[in-house]
This record gives sequence, C-alpha cells and structure tokens, in this order.
Amino acid sequence: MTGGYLKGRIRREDIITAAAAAYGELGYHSSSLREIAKRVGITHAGLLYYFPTKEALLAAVLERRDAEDSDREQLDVAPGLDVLRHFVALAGHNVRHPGIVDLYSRLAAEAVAPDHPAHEYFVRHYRAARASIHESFEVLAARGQLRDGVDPAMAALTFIALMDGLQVQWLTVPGDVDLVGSLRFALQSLLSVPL
Amino acid sequence: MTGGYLKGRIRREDIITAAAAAYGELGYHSSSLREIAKRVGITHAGLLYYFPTKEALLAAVLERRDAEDSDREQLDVAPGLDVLRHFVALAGHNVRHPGIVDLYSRLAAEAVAPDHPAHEYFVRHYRAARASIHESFEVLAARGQLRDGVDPAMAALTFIALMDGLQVQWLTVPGDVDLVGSLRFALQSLLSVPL
DNA sequence: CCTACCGATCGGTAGG
DNA sequence: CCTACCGATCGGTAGG
Repeated sequence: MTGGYLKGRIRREDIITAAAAAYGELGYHSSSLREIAKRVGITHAGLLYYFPTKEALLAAVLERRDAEDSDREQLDVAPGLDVLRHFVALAGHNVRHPGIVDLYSRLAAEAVAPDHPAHEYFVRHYRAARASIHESFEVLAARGQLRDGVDPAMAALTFIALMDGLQVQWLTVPGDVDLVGSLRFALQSLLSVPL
Repeated sequence: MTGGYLKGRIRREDIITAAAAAYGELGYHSSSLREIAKRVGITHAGLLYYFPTKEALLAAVLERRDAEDSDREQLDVAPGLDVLRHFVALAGHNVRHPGIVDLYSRLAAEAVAPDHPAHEYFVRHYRAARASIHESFEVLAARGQLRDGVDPAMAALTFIALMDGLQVQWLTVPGDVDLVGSLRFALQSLLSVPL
C-alpha cells in the first residue's frame, strides 16, 4: 500500500522541478503558483495540497539544490589545485545546463533584499563557498603554488564574485562570453603553476 | 509663463528618482506604479499623466543613468592605467551610494530574460563597457604593463564580471566584502606595474 | 493632476 | 487532488 506514497513523492518531485525551472525563467516573485501548477498539469489549489504556501515550495527547491550539491561533493576532492579544477569542470557542466545557472542567478539577485525568503539561504551559501575556496587557496599558498602577493582570502572572494558575474553576463549575451575559458584564465592569473 | 513647464520638469525628475530607488529595493516588476507614486505624493493615475506606461518610466530611469554616466566620462581619461584607477574610484563612490548599486544589480539580474524591457539596454551596456575596458588593456599590453600571458579581451570580460559579482555579494553580505580592496587586488594581479 | 472604474491576476481557503 | 470562491493588488483608461 505504499503506492500512494510513491506517487505522491513523484508528484512532489515534479512540482519542485517545474518550480525550479519557473524561478530560473521568471524569478521567484513572478512565478505564480498557477503557472507552476500548469506546467505539472494540475491546478494551483492542487499544488497547495503538496506545498502549503508559496514559500514552502521555494524552501523545497533550495533544499533539493543543496542535496544535489552535497551528492556531488561526496566524491570530495582534497583542498588544492583539484578543487579549482573541480570548479572549472562545474562551469562546463553549467554551460550544458543553463537552467541551473538561470535559477541560481535570478534567485541570488532577488535575494539581496533582506526580507526575501531566500536571503538567509544565500548568506549561508556565500559564506560556505568562500570558506571552502579560501581553504584551497591557503593550501596552495603553503605549497608555493600561488603567485607572489596573492592573498588567499581575497582570492577566494573575488573568485566567487567572478563566477557569479560571468554567469549573469553569459545569460545576457551568451555569444560574447566563454564561461569556462574566462574562469580558467582568471584562475591561472592567480597561480604560479599551470592549472 | 515657463513656470508650469519647470514645475512639470521637476516633478518628472522626482518621479524618476523615486522609481530608481524602488527598482533598486524591489526590482522593476515588483515596483508598482502605486508604490512609486506614493513616494512622490501623488496617485498612480497622476504618475501616468507624466509617464504613459510602466515601461516608459523604466526607459526614463535608464536614460537618466546613461546621461549621468556620460557626464562623469566627460572629463574623459585616456585609455590605460588611469581608466582602471577610475573604476576603482567608481567602486569607492558606489560604496557610499548603495542605491545605485542596488538599482544596477537588481535590473541586470531581471534583464537576463530576453523579453525584459531592460534587456536590450543591458546588452548594449555590457558591450560598451567591455569595448572600453578592452581598449585600456590593449594599451597596457603595448606598454608592457600587463603581466605575461594576460589576454586583453579576457581581462576586460572578467574585470566587468568581477565588478558585477562583487556588487551582488556586497549587497547580500555587506560586512564580508571589501568592494574597493577586492577590486584593487584583482586588478593588480593582472598588471606588471603597481596600480 | 484626481476620482472612479475596468479586467486580469495573485496567494490562499472552504469544502468536498 | 478539484471547483468555487475571497480580498488584495496590478497596469491602464475615462472623464474631468
């Protein structure tokens, strides 16, 4: 008798997928429950049977993104050059999955507002990303693989900012931006060894 | 009898100012005409007497920003190190005027959507900014002021992306980001001479 | 510039 | 899960 539960779980996943796509295309505020429900083939009242409020659905989308990220980092790389290569590879993955970039960029921009329901999520996200990359740059510095005068903390901060900025520019003028090449270039200019 | 015209022009300016602030805080789509009108002390129907549609008001906001930028570049700097210093100074200015950063970041993110009314504006904006900075990096390269292996085109693209990304991160976690210091750091890592 | 209005859309609820 | 509904809000118009 778990059939009902299974079907419900699948439906929930479908709704989260549709919501993530809508948030990427339209932003969170402009994605109505009716629009998301239509993509799944139900009514907006039906959607509210699975997620009690609009914010609860957003929370579910962010939770799934975190879970996916955790999965990917399970095969976790030791701090150092490999982490940087990992991020370049991630950029390559993103180029083939623009929906992920859309979702992240649109939400990040909306969420600068302190009262946006995803604000705290992004505050945590930035801190975690910065800490992780900072650690790698510290390791590189200790090994003498960083160019002279490169401060690990600054390098981490600017590296993340660069990724985010490149993504927005790439979404706006796709033909003008080589996401992977630019990232590799910027990274290389911080290192004293080939990436 | 130009009094009437003058009052109208001042009113128009006030509306544009209020709209720019609202766009920065709420984004374009979430800034209702009623909200903007209230900040000016009129009704939304009164606002529509000055600007016939919501999009016309957005266009006016963008036009004024361009005009202000042109003014600032009137005292125009020759391509080279001075242009880079100019951008660092601009970042310093922005830190003291977060409203400008808000407006720009929020609109840029919304406008990745091709059907956003500010989309074409940002396409042009990115191209122009890139061309201008590219030129400076070319000049620096010719003078041997660029580090070995630094490609002027890539440097221009990543420099703009970095500024944009830093701004979003600064808006989200202001205490964690040194806008000016980070920019100076990133710039210095591209140069073979002190900035 | 305002009052008064329009049709459309929104998130959420009742009740099944 | 749906139908039917609610109050609120939206951009825009009529008519002055």
